[in-house]
Amino acid sequence: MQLLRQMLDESDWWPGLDADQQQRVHAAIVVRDIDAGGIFSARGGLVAGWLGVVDGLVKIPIDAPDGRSMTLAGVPAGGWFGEGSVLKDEPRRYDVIALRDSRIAVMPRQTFHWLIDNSPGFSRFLLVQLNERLGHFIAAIEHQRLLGPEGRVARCLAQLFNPQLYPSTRSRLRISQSELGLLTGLSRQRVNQALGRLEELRLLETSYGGVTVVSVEGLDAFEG
DNA sequence: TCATTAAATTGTT
DNA sequence: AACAATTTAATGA
Repeated sequence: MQLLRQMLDESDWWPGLDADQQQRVHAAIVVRDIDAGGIFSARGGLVAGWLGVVDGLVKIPIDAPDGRSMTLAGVPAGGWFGEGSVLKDEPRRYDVIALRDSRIAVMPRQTFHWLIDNSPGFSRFLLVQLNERLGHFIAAIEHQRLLGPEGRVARCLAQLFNPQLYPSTRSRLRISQSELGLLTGLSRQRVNQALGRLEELRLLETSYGGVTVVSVEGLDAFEG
């Protein structure tokens, strides 16, 4: 996935817009390229709009008072996020960091609200997305302390494959083990071991530069 | 198209 | 954290 147009075509809410709406939205969106490790929008900065990952992979971390860093979410290509900050019309509370060279689409807040007012399908999409995200964070809190390394890797992958949030993610996800480490807060070596164990359980298959999910359900239900 | 080289990623200690 | 092995990407003949 490289082009904005392609990403829009794969977004669930896009086909529901008429030609004029599509043209207007497409023209309003600005695309920015971010180098690996780069910060897209600093915490407290102005919210430019709703953000979509055209290409690459980003994470949304939060710093704890004791200095440790924890990842709230990882967003693969095809995913839209940041609707919470746009809806509340407040400064974004979290940094957005590119895990590898990424291309971010910015839908201006004005356009975002215009879509809510003019497209029932878009509003419906937002409701579903917000609901999915709520479940995501509840699960994250629930599992943070309960799961071991294997479990955290499993959940992380299951989240990246959430078809509701990220519909265009295919069974094979391009993500290196070190990137998974950044998402889960584990060392690359530990991720490597965890992946090996999950592969033994036939929940996924590892390959160079990525993993192929065999059973999303199995990963999501993994406990240990 | 093929061979060579560099870079990225993985597996292991 | 460091190292070697493997895979991919890039380059040029």
